[in-house]
Amino acid sequence: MALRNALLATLLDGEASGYDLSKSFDASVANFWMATPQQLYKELEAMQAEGLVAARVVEQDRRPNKRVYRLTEAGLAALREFTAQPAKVTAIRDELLVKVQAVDVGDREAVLAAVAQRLDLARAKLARYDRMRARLLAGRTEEEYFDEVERVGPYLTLMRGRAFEKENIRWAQRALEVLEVREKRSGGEGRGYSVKGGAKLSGGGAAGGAGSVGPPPSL
Amino acid sequence: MALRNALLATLLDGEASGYDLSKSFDASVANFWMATPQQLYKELEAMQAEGLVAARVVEQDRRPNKRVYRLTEAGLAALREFTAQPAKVTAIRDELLVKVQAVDVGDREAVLAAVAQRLDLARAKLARYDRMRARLLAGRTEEEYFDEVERVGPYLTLMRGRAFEKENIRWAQRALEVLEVREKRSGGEGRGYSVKGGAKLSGGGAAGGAGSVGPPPSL
DNA sequence: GTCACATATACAAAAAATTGAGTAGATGGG
DNA sequence: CCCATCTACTCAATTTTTTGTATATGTGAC
Repeated sequence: MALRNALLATLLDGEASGYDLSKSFDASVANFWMATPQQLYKELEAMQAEGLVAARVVEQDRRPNKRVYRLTEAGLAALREFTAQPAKVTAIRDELLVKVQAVDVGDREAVLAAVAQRLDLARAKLARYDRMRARLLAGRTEEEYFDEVERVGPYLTLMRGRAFEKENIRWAQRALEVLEVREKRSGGEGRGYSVKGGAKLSGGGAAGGAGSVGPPPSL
Repeated sequence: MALRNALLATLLDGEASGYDLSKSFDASVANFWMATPQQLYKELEAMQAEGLVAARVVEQDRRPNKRVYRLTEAGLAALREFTAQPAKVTAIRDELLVKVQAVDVGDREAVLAAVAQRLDLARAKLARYDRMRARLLAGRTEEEYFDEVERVGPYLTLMRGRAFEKENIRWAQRALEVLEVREKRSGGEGRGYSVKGGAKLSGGGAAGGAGSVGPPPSL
């Protein structure tokens, strides 16, 4: 039920079609929630069935018709209810960082390329956020802006996304530096990692147990 | 198969039990992946069946026995293979930011509390990361460290987590400021948001096409 | 001596997300 | 003129994740 809340919050900006929303939730755009079109269409349907959103069909001349959704009072109430609930801790799952963690035994070139790709994406997103910010501020200072507008939420989330991408850029640049130096140092072989040698004291719990045994490693 | 790779990467640090791993993957420790114990036990079992990890049972005196897993050559190969594949874009899903996005129509007190909670958590994590960093560096400069150690991956991911938490702290502090000022300004009622009035001129785009409803100002 | 909390797992149902199609007309560039 | 891309969805299968429950023992506080 988490996507649901993200949808409700997004619809505060005004009505939108599933397609519009799928743009907003696209990985390259979203700064706090991401979802595929399939998820959105399914969820919107369910939300409509529950009365959280209302749909109307907009007939278009040269395009398929579209269904445009807007919040209902019930939807607004559900959103309010959601904001009042304690928040769950955020789950971060960054595949790139898994690769970086394993870079020393993995394909350094490929990881380097993946970091570079992240850097490009972060720059593009930052540029977009900066444009959005300029549009929101419209020449005003932040303080003026906060005094004049009725909603500050969208600006605050935008600033979080902006800071995130800035950090992405800084980190990726530094990581590239470090990994490129590595390249020179250890020309590709003799990494020195072995499956056998990996053993270190795990956890610490393990009081002096008896001998190991256990199932034969089914290699 | 994404959790699998995170597990393989974590086991590079040496063998560990499911419980050890669940600690590492506990919301706070892992700075690039999060998973529940249930996920881990299931996945470890599957990985063992596929020969990516090998388990041995450690018998303990005053505790239940535990199974300790280590990477096999096949697991190491799978990890290498993974690093060579192109990375998928990261999905971010942050419930707190959804709440902040909706703060202007929601329960401001509750959102304020949630942001404060995030601030505390971020501070705790940053402190932990700083300790881990000091332990890794062991008095050396970064450059010395990079020259001497065989694995840089764990340090790089640690630095990303550290930067992330620093940004969390900065952002949360600013958000609290802004929201607290709000509190004074609009004493709790008359927020002025209505379901009907939700449609406003979004951004600039949306030329008057055939009955087009403009896309929402994308997230 | 018992209660809460930690260690160390396991099973299963339910919800959510991903993957991989497929439809069907429109616009734009070479 | 064709092919790629965009609009605007829909369906279905599978995988992953979440949530809830259960087990058994050990440790520390009251």
